[in-house]
Amino acid sequence: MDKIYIKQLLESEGDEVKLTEKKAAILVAAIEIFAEKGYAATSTSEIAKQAGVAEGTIFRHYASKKELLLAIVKPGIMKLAIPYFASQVVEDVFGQGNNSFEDILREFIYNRIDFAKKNVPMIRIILQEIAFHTEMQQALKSTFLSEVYPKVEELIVDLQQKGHIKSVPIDTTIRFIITTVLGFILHQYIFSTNATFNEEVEVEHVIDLIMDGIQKS
Amino acid sequence: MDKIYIKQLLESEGDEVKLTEKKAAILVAAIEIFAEKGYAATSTSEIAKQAGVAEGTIFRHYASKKELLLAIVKPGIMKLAIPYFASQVVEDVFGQGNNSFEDILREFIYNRIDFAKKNVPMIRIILQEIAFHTEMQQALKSTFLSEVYPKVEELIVDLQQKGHIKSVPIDTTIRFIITTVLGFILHQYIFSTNATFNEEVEVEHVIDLIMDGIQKS
DNA sequence: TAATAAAGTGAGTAATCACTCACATTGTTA
DNA sequence: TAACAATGTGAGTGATTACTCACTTTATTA
Repeated sequence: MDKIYIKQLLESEGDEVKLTEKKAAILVAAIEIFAEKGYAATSTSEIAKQAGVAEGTIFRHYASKKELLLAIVKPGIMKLAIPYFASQVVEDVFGQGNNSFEDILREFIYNRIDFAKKNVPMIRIILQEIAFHTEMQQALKSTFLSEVYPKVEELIVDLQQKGHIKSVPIDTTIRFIITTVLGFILHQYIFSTNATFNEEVEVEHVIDLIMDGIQKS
Repeated sequence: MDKIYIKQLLESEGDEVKLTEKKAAILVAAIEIFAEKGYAATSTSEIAKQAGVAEGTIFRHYASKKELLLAIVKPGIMKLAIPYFASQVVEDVFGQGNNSFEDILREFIYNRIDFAKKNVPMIRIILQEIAFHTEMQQALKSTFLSEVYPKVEELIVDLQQKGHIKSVPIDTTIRFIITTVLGFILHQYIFSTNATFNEEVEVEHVIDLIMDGIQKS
């Protein structure tokens, strides 16, 4: 984890973030330790020590330990919730393209796999801490409801009208797809021990199960 | 949450648990506060205060704060991982009965819904803390691998041989079923705000999606 | 009932916590 | 270069932490 990664992670759509060496070091150390031990069990002195910085320097940049957490985690939540965030592929996927849903699903899954691979500690922190911090819950909920849900809803209604997918309630359909993809990704890339597996084959299985279920027809 | 609930929760297969009033009060308070604020952010003095007990009394019964957590959470993990634990329905579900897989799945889902409804704080604690405590991870892993996995594997192999379900790898199939059911239950009963919904209808949708996927055939 | 064990108490303790602040260093602008 | 602002420092602070222990109360057994 280096300074450039941190910059990219914390920047959301255009607004440049200026980082001194020490500030970047604090963020790197905080992400690492928060992910490993959890926010509540991490002391600011430990972060300072690992960052090679005086404890006071942390509070020069962040008013409190919690603000440091939120500075790390809020951009992460946005990029977790919004696939293709600030990417030109958005239109391809959620737009009115003529790709099959299967292709859209495949692209979505690979995109989230890519994100997961590059952001294991960040995802760990979000998973571990979201239960305790309403700010995080609200950030996730509001970005999902404003940026993701409407587009997905549009797509699904469209597919239902065309007769491509079942008329199961939209929320149920979305929850089904998200939990299946999330379950796969968390299991393989976040919780995973080290088990080797054929990524492409496994992704096709996931797609097949979402599209057709387990039943042999 | 009362003393009887606590007793049932902490007893696993036959071994009686003896609880004084104060000890039960400690457990009740600890479950409540751990679920709400998380283990690390909960102080033993707070537990003692809410339980109406001197702080020393906690350490009379539990050698450390962590031992208190594990005393609560270990039986919970077993009962979470093992459906129908210490129940006579086991054979019905995982045995060689002639129920259709759909019926087995339905019974499994309702059983886990029932468990979830009765154990919201316990499930919250497990979800929130399992990332930080290897003892919990190992307890879940070992009970799942020894008590659940073999039976489910047997069932799925059997169904695959009979041609009822696809020959997707067993682990993939199991993960798909568990994440879908878990996603539904966590969303509706653990994270849920208050949204009313028709449970029976929703369960049938979940079963349908697992069996047949989203695609219209 | 007397003796012993178990359960309960709460003041006390050393360690650690997040955070402050007066001061030092470095960077920027006039 | 002089003046000022931004960044960095680390000893210090009061509050809180998990846990201890000498002691009291309650339950059990002889």
